[in-house]
Amino acid sequence: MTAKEILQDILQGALKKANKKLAVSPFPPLNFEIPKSEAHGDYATNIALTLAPKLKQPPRDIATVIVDSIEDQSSVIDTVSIAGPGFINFAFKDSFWCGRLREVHRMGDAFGQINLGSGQKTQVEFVSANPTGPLHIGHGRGAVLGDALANILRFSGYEVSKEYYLNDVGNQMNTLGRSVFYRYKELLHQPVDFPDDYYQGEYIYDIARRALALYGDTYLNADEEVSIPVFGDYAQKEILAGIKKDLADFAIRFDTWFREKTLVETGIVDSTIADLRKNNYIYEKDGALWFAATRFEDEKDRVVVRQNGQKTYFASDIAYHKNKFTRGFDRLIDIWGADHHGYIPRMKAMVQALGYDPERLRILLVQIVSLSRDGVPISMSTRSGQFVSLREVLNEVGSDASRYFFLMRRPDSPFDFDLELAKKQSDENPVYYVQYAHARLSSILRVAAERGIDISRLDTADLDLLTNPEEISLIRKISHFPDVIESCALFLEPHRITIFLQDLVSSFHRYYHSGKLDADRRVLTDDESLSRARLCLVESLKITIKNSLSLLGVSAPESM
RNA sequence: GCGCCUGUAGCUCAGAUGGAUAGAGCAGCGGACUUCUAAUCCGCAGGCCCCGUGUUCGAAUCACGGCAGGCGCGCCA
Repeated sequence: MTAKEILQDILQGALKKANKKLAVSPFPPLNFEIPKSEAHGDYATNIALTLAPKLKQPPRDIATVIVDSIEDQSSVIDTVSIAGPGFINFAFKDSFWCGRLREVHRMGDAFGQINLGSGQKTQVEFVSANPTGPLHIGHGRGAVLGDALANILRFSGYEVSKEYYLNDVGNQMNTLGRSVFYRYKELLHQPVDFPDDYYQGEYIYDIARRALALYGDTYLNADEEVSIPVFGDYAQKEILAGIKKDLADFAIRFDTWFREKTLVETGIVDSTIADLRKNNYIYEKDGALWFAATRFEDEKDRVVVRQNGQKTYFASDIAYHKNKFTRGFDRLIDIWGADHHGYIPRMKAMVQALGYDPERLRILLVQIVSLSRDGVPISMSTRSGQFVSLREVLNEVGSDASRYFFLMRRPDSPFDFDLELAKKQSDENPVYYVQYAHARLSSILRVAAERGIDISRLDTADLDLLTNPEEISLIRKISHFPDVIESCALFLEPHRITIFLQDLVSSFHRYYHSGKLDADRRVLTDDESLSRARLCLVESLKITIKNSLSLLGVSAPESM
């Protein structure tokens, strides 16, 4: 039970009792917020304010009735006050907070876990970049968001699966094969006319060189019908290996790599189309097959099979999402680049046509990352081959810093990533601020052990010795961690963790520094029981930071 | 033209489903370590929350109308 839940229980009881007088039905939901100012207590509720219009009574009067009904049986509340227009502010006793600290310490790696999801099966599909070229920086943002979000949901009690959808069929695979084959011919000094709509990137030459080393000139004069697929398959394999390597170095692992090919080959795409056709959601017009998206919220009907008989990617998407549901996922989260936002209505329509509640599919858009170097914008396009790869960013900036950088921002907000700036500021990157705190905490524990203090069972320390306001304030902040996780999971916004971390860590650095000015305020003092109590706080801080960073996929170093 | 996203300090961005005095980092200026890590801390300065109207006890947050930037609007992916 979190501190907030404990308070919720107490207040629910009070509201039930108070409602005998107030007689409100239905009762509005009870919300707690953490006040900006600590002077306003630990938690506050505006319940009296929301009730006022219904009851046509002054909010402060209603608040009084509620407050009078509060029964604090286990005696954890220090003060309850009615403030401002009618807020009810609560503050727990210091002894309560000290008890929470013991809880935190005992929970360790599990601290922060909640049961919001109660085992609901959720799939997060992200990155899903086409295997036609290396990942670029924009993929990186989606990758980090999806990974962190999946971690958070798992921590919140959902059963989560991370999935990468691989578009390994269709025209682009053919184009890829051609692109590599042409470069291969070029390397063998055959004149080629390399079309503009082939993949232009330098990486195509790299693959062609490796293909040349492997095959020699075997395919130089072979029939293109034979050679193109060979080069296509080879290129795809190479590129996919590169993508996997990039992701691995970015601390991202997928549970499932789902190939579009499996949908096509097992006939699921055809059978899904046939089913929808039976229900008249798909019809024929102008020699093509159309999905009747306008029967839902979309503005146009959408082609699923073209006049030339080729299926569109949307056809596969339908089959793929049906497949996801039949695999038993309660909830699907797709993460896309914002440039695909126009596809959302047809996706929602498709889910409905398949007979599922559209609410079960959430599509999160991550805004485009624009890149610049020394303030000069870099235009990017996979086709033209002009882009900054995720690999380059990883090599220049590093995984921890890049991940944290991405995760500090709301997915909705556009992000201008200046490579030179990111490098230049790498010393001052906020991620080091947080990691440094973790290293500092680790160092204190090391020194304590060196001085012969038993740090193995700090949860048995006499925590009532923690009486400095800064210490209680730190415990309070630590205790908010589960609330932060809850809001991240509810809003699907991992960046809230970085904001929490910044605040928590800043308080710790200040607390630590006060020990430099005043020896009595150091963690390690002459008084061993006091030291052990403070060490319990230190270790709990360390646990909280480590759990946070681990959800973000950022390392928590023992020393720096 | 229509749709989606964004607009908050010089810069990069937070702001808890409408709450109390709008915050942080960077950049700028001035300070702080003999002892647990100075990748740290403290102070100063910096604001028409894009504009307007509305909704109500209360708006950076919600609604409507503008303005500016980004991205979409294919039988491409």
